[in-house]
Amino acid sequence: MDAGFEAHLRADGVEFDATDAELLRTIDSEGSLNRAADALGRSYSRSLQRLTELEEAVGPLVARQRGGSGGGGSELTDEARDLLARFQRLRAEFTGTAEVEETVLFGRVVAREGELATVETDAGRLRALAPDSDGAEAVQVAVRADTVTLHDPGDAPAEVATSARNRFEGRVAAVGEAEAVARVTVDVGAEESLVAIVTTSSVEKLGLADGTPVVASFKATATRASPRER
Amino acid sequence: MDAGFEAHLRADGVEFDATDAELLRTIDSEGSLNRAADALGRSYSRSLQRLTELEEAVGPLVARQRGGSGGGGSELTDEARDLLARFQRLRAEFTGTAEVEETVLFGRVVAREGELATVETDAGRLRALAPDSDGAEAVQVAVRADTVTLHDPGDAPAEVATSARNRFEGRVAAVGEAEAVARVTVDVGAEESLVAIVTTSSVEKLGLADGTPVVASFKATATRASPRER
DNA sequence: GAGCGTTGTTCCCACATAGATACAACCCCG
DNA sequence: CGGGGTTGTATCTATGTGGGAACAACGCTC
Repeated sequence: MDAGFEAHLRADGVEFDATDAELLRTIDSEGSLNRAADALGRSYSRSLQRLTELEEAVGPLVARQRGGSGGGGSELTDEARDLLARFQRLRAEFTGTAEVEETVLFGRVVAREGELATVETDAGRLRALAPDSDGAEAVQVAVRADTVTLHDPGDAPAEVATSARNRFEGRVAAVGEAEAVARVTVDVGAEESLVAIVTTSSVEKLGLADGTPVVASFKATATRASPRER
Repeated sequence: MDAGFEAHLRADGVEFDATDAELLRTIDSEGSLNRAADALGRSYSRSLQRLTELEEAVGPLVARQRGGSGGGGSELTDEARDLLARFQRLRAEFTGTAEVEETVLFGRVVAREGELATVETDAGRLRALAPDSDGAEAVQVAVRADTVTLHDPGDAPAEVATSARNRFEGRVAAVGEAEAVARVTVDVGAEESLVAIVTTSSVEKLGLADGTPVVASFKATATRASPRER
């Protein structure tokens, strides 16, 4: 059971999605909307219709010429390339959040200041963004493994000297190394242990192994609380 | 033009999405599939059909009783509540990535080790995950503003003592404070300045103002490179 | 000027999704 | 023992999305 998504960029009511990006990219490589459509196994009429819908919303995307050498052809505008680049970044970020592991902590909101909440969990207090959980007391806090930074306790920054508001002391419980990225679980004295994804070079530099004392920190603005079901 | 998404959890070919979550939640509050369906303005037949599809894939979600006091009724199983909780966390994370600002840096891959790439940008070298940009030299790197941690330069951790591989020295260019969260732009000597989202209490503690020297750091595993269009 | 392969336009059809309706089965309760 | 409101089941219909085909318009090239 794994997470998935469909990303889109919305402008003026229409949503530019992955199939639209595919269409634009294929027009770019084929040089014509006609060839792009049947390279993708789509109908020409639908492809043109979709393209004009998009252009009505976001402006010119494809410079189309009918007639001329070879009968004509189509070429992407600079705006189309920018759009594709932005969509690709969006996709990359989404796949990251879809695939990254997270540690889930359950707790209660004890204070709230704007969309920033202070949550009491069995691992201790932490601060997290709680945008839509308005008024909910019982919350679940998800800590993305790629947002957790590990520090050498001897050289960890003082609490006032960094903008990482959440800080837990603990010991390494396990290190699982892959090619360039390692999964480190840190026992922070709670039922659930904190998972951090770090580079293998960080594992070396910090000398991480089972039992190594570490300080784990993560930013409040990178942590999200949502209402707990039931 | 803003980013959007449709999240889902896939199991055994079927995708549990937002409308499914809405259905389950309404069954929970209404006590019956029948009332849930027309509270949502959906047809009963389709709702039941969808529910059985989901249950074939993920197991029992709703304990349904036909006949009995009040004619019967339906109740969520614990598995359904877990599923809802997980979906809500997923949604929260996705909305975070959809809404967060990011700094885009363009550069070239100069080294690669597994999915970890070293990228040369005009702001300097940085390390980022580059999963799908296989072999691409020209890349764009997106740095999420909520993953950037700011440090007091006098008390910034030594480079070897933290797992945050990317570190830039700079000066605060602007501070925009909202209710509990502030947007800090940091000039790191590049064309594009780095944007960080931090809490307003961090702004106070670090004494951030225009011109304040800071160290900005972010993890390689929280940064993603994708191929550059063209 | 004819040929050619485009873009643009129009109309029809296939298919999947979901609403509408009818009806059987069920079982507590008064 | 019947009423009531539910869960199941079957069938028909509306609707939206996209494919297919036909044809006009276009402009470079030979």
